[in-house]
Amino acid sequence: MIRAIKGTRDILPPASAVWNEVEQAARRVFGGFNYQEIRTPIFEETALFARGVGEETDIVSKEMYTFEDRDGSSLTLRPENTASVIRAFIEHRMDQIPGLKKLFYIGPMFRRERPQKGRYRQFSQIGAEAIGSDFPGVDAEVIEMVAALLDACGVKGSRLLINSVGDPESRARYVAKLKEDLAPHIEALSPDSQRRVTTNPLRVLDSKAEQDQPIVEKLPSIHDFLTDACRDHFAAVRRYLDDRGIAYEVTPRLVRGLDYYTHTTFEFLHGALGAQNAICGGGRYNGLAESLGSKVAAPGIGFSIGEDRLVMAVEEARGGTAASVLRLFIAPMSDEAFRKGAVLAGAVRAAGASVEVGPPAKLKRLMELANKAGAAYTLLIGEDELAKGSYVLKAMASGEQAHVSEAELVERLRA
RNA sequence: GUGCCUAUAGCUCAGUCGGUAGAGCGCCGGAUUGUGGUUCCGGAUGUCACGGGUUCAAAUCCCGUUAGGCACCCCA
Repeated sequence: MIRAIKGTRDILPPASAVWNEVEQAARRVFGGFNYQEIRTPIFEETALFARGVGEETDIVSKEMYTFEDRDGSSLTLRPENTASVIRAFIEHRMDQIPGLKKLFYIGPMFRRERPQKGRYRQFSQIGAEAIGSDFPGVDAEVIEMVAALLDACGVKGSRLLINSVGDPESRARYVAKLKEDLAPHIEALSPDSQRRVTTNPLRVLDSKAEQDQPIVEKLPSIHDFLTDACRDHFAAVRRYLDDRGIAYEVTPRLVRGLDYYTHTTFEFLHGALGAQNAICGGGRYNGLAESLGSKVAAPGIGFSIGEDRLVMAVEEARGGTAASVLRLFIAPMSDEAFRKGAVLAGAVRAAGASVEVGPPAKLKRLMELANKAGAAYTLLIGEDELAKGSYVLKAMASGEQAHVSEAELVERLRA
């Protein structure tokens, strides 16, 4: 038997309805913030991600689906979408369009990791990018938009973590200091953290290893290394969040895995997602466009929501799946009745209701089908009904029946 | 890449000391010739993941493989 590839999965009904609701909510909420959709290809030149995300990141160094095209060029299934959006921004000279460019996307991403709860090799992200401003008010609005979407989806109890990782110079000084402070304790660190000291010292900060905690606690905060400008930016973001009544936790140890982040970084956490509890991650990336070859500065900020995880949180919040949406099942007792039923179905659908027309069959069988389909109403069409042009409409929950004409039928089922 | 757990009907699972396959739900038919759900009666399901070993005998014990899950790493 051929099965879905490891780390991929089929989204079947009724779960697929939840995905649609989440995506519709995103389009509605983002539209309210004046964001417009961008659709970029799901594969790109490998160099885009290597340069954009960072050669040394785990994503690029070991998680990408990279393959050689027939002409020998190296292509990669996108592991994230920010680099692609910035590429499109540069390619189409969107800097020439007046104002702040506010773009959102919904689509699949690919990373070759070991699957676990909330993590898949093909997963979907809902994200947005605001490009063309380094005004901290944009940072706050972007974060507000995520909070608004979670709210629209009925997801309660998420936590917002924010931090500033400063500009590249501040961060370089901080990383150097971390290496210096960690060097004497290298033997006492966990094996993972020993490796991090050389690969990515910032990662030591959020180590889960018990033995690392005494050492981590004594490390300086990145906030001590921020320039005045960085500090001002971060203070402004917090002030603008306060204005909006958005609760947050300043977390100096919050570091993000992608190289391009500057200044603001943030994360939304949610319980009941398993160990992978981050439902959204984001941050500012003022230098990304230039590192991808833009001749003009294009400071931006964005986020991506793990749609798989958001759907999990929504399902958890509801505690169940949605009920059937079928309004009417038409039960024809003959071929002639079936032909009439199909015509009636068209009229009811035009009024906005969902209709299923059963095959010609015995009434008992049709009633069983109507019940299994979860129909709110069933319309009986037999010899008598055809002769009179008056049909039996039965409300399935109460069992009540009434004789209705075509016009009455349409009116009673109008959505 | 590393560790732990799991694999029996469409689904959720039971299967004792090794003795040759079970339940609930679902599905199909009937009780009911134009009335579903509830109830009652009847029925169909299976390479016990795959391969090997031990044994008179393996779903059960042992080894290997594959697949899945969870956790680490990392991240959404």
